[in-house]
Amino acid sequence: MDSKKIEKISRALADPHRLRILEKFKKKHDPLYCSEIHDFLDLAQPSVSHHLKQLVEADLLIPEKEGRNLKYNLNQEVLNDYIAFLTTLKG
Amino acid sequence: MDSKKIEKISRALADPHRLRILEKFKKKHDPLYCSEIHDFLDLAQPSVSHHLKQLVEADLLIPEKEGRNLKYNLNQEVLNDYIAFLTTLKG
DNA sequence: TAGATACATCGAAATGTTTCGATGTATTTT
DNA sequence: AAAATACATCGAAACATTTCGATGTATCTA
Repeated sequence: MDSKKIEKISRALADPHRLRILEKFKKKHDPLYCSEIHDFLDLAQPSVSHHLKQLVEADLLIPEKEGRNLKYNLNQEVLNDYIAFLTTLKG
Repeated sequence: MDSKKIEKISRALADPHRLRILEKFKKKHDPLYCSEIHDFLDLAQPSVSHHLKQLVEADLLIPEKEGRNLKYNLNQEVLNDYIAFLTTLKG
């Protein structure tokens, strides 16, 4: 995982709303729907869309279209790679 | 480790210069001096000072005064806590 | 096919970050 | 004590991010 990618993931994690989204996956192991995320975040719909875009572009979430709905899964692999990078920092 | 702290650490990691600083610790297990960091970063001195401040405020670096010099150590403990948080995200 | 629903994009305001020259403060050297 | 060295802070310019109303696009329903 290169430096630009680490930077992008870090930036994606540097926001309270986006952290709340990711933490939902801790409790709920299944995919989350865009509308569910809109429900628990106190933000307008375009803002939710913006945050989800950051997470998808950082590859932390994997989007899947389902009719007119959008479903997200946590990308465990990228999270593992990110953790692996941080582990190497320790020397 | 609370959400605000995770956010602050993430933000500290979301910059190429700051990542370069941290990666230096990978190669060099000893502390790094402020002047050394200034030497390998292509930035003016106030900018270096700014970046080091972000890293110290995120508790990723521990500063230690040594006469008129400033020495930094990597805070492995905070890094471990951050990694632990990310690990819990995976469920 | 007309209307409704789900999400994306645009554009602009507000806010935050990065950068550096100028200057300040503490410490060491001469 | 004066000059030099190391780092911090200030202030302002440039740039990026966040936010949301308005509007666009795709899909479903009636």
